[in-house]
Amino acid sequence: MAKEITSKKVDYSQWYNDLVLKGGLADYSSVRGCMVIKPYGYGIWEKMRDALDAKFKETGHVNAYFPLFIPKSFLSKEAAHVEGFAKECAVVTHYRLMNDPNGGGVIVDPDAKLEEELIVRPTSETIIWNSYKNWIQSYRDLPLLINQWANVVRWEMRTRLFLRTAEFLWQEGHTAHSTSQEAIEETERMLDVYANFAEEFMALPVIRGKKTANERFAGALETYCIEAMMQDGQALQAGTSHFLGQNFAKAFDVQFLNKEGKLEYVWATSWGVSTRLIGALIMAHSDDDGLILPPKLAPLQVVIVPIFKGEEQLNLIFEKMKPIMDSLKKSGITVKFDSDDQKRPGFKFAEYEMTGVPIRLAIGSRDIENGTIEVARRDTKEKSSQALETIDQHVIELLEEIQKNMYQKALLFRDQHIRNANTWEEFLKMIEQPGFIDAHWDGTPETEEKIKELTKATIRCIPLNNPQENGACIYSGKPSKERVIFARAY
RNA sequence: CGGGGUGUAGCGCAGUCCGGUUAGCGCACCUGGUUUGGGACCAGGGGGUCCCAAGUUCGAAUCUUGGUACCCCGACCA
Repeated sequence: MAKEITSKKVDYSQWYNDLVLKGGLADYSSVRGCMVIKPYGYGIWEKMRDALDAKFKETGHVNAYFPLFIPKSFLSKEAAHVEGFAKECAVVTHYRLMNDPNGGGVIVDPDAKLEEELIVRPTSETIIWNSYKNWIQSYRDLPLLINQWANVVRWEMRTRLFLRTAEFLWQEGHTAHSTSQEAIEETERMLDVYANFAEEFMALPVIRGKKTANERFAGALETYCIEAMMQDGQALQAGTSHFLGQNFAKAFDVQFLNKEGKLEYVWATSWGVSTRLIGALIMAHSDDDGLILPPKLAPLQVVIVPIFKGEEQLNLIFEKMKPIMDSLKKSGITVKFDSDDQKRPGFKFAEYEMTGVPIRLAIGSRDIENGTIEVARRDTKEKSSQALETIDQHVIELLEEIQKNMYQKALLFRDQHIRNANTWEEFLKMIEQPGFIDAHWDGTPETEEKIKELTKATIRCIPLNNPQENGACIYSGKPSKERVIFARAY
């Protein structure tokens, strides 16, 4: 009818776009590469943000906010960093507009040119470390554990809703430590926070690992990541945590006096996840009928569709449901009673399936007589009739069941799509199939580059706690002592 | 940055090749009524600088030239 979704088998990217647009998550804006996050999509982000923020606070972090603008000179203080980001930045050159003397609206006032251009932050390491210099004098000032919720801008060539937009929302943690060991522990701790969040809340199994040198964050000594598999078998980097060593401390001259009274450069980490996670959520779970949202992140968890003739019946149903709704709300569940009499039940069913509401309850006069209610779960599309009396308890249990089931389903899918390749021929064949490949690699950037060039596959990560085994590099045949994860990625 | 596509009502499109009444269709919207257990129906109604500019012409959504915006696919990146 009005909202047809392209089947994911027919055109996976179109399917994804349809879900985002027709599921009411986001819209295109009139600015290239920038999207409008609509209330429903923002609702998911709010849930993600709240859950993550709680985890950050539990691990001792506090929030702060730094400027959107970064003086251009800051960006050139760390060589690798500027190399990685300079090409894709928006630059502010003027600070005032004026009326066009030729009557063409407003134009940039040529007299309002900035002495030094400002860069719209693509990430905030530089502006933050510039402040840290003033905040850190002694080992007693450390560790400094700060997070910021912000928007950043990266002027990407090619954009995709949620997955890659010119402006996006994220959080970035920036911590300073007195020892290398402590900073590495922090990097690993935050990777764990991300991985647990993905698995518990997003119902998304992830592989924890380290990036190869090629794939490392610009300016980092080590980049840890979580990698998830989408339903087309492609990889999506869902979060990163970087050990920055003393690079930024040296670039911004941030030193502290240790217990022995000696000056030392501080050790740094940074870590972030973005609204890209919403893209991951969509692509990992949804189907051709629309979104499938995990209960823990669904803005609306339960919807009640009354089936009625006339206001009298509607009121009767509402009176029946009122105590149940109150009970659910008391348990922290978001529930909506859809009393719209302009839309028929069938329309509403389709609509709530499109938007991925985990549980739909339908109740009409037939149910009232029998003391029952129809329960439909979005993840499996199963429907059943349940006793009205105990429905609140049933719903609570079912939400948990859906959350678990979604994770299990995604886990099964992923594990079925990770294969070992032992020869180059095998590798070439497998890379054309959806999924990840576990294979030996000789550890050199040259081989990695060559494989990427030939197959478009990149090394997603070297898994943590990776089993050690002797083998030969899939491409060069040189000796290798562990397998790494290869895949095509978003 | 290369290749392709599209700009016509809130959304999706037709009309453009071959210029000619008042620019049309579906959905959505508004009013009234009947409906409501899987995407309702009837009747009436509102809504348009046809992306912009210049040109050709008696006459341009339609032809010419230039511009511009966004989307999709690739390379690059979260």
